[in-house]
Amino acid sequence: MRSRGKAQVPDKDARHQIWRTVKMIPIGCVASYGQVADLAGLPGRARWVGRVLGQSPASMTIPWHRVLRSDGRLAFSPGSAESAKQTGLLQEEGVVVFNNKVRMADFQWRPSPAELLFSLDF
DNA sequence: GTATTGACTTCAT
DNA sequence: AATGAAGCCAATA
Repeated sequence: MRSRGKAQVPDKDARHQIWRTVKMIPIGCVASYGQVADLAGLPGRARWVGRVLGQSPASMTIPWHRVLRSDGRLAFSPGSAESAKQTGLLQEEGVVVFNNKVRMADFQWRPSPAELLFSLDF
């Protein structure tokens, strides 16, 4: 028995869920940290999603640049090197970034029911 | 053990 | 539109 019942999902598995979820964001679309957390089965852990992405090794090759804040702003400060890099990656995919933010109404990923089912962990 | 921090979100100014 | 407070949760000091 696990006397420390705090973690319902081991962090190791939770990270895997986050990576898997981010990888299914289509090219040309974006998602918010909170959206990724929810789809990964980790509601309320938007901040943790950002942490996990930041600490993910470069070899992961996950589309981290498609994840932004809920209002469409990039998580990095305007003018920062990371912001510029993320903007470039998004523009390559056809996502329009203006003043460090994206029009969520135009580019936010809306998973189909099939994709929602696929995101479930059986 | 407590305090602080951060690739967050929401609500209220 | 911009800013601040409060809530949030895991990592770090």
